[in-house]
Amino acid sequence: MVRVEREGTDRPPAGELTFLLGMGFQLVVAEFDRRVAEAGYPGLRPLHGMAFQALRGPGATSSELAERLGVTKQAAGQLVKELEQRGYVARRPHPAGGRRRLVVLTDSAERHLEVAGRVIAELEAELALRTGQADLGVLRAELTALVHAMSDGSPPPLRPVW
Amino acid sequence: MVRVEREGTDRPPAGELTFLLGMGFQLVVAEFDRRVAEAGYPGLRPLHGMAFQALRGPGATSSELAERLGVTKQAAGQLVKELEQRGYVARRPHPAGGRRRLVVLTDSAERHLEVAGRVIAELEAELALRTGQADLGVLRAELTALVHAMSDGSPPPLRPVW
DNA sequence: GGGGTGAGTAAAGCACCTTTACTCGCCCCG
DNA sequence: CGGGGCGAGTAAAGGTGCTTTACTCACCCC
Repeated sequence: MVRVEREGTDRPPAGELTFLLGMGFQLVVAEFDRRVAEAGYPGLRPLHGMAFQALRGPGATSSELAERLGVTKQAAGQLVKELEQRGYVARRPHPAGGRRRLVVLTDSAERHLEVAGRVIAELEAELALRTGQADLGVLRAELTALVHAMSDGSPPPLRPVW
Repeated sequence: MVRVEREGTDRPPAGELTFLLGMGFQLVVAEFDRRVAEAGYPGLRPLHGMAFQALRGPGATSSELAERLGVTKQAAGQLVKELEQRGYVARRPHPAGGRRRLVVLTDSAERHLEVAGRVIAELEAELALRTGQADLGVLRAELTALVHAMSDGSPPPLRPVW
């Protein structure tokens, strides 16, 4: 990592793309998590939200969830057990049989998805205002190009970073 | 979190700013770490590079390092002990006396900083090419505005995210 | 010279994940 | 129709990296 030359009144590195990405992501995620917790979901971390996303619609088996989250199936199974105890998912017999169990979202989890969606939309709208952009379309487009350039093909599962 | 409407051949969410930030950061950091390891520094995680950054120049005490990294002083002390054993930092008596010990970088760490700086510059140059941008100035500017809008004042320490 | 302050250290605890090793339902081929 | 084996799921132990709690000790300062 390299510290770039100072420019004007810039205090910290503040020119390094990698640092900027990290700080931006961290700030946005932290604020998102804070607001979701405040809206009635304390103790639900972003990873839980990712799991809800992965289980939307028809649901999935624990192993499918593991693959989508990029963790081992044991970790996914533990996550499912915890979410089941808290009433966010239910396990039903899988139509394909075998040892499979289908994990589906409860209404409670669906409500959380709605709240989280509203929170993140509000947050991004505020950011658009504060940065003076009409929307954040330019940033989105640039980031999309970046992600596409680095992962050409399928984007990676979103996991905790270092 | 909300899944956005499909557009063309887009497969995943791919419109959510938060997701894009996370994926971008994760991809860049992972590739950076991979290349640095390949360049002769296996087992040095990005956090170690952050510590080197924080210790550049006059060095710092363990407690100062802890504050800059956003961890407890115990965690920083443990990190220093590990880096000392591996020859990347040295501990010298602190001019201000007291129980303080000044942690400074060795030549080995300075060389790592040079390598890491070169690696990240190359990586960003390749990204600029692949995304078709002359440089990534637009993205940098947008991200700088975003970070500034969310942290007005001092940027946060860069820590593992969720 | 005795208490306060703050750096550093030690030990235990904890969150979260992986690795290793198994159980067991079903397919399928002989 | 029976047994091998594939793959989902589970169980238990291990490991990493951090925090919390609790202390030691050097110096300042009245």
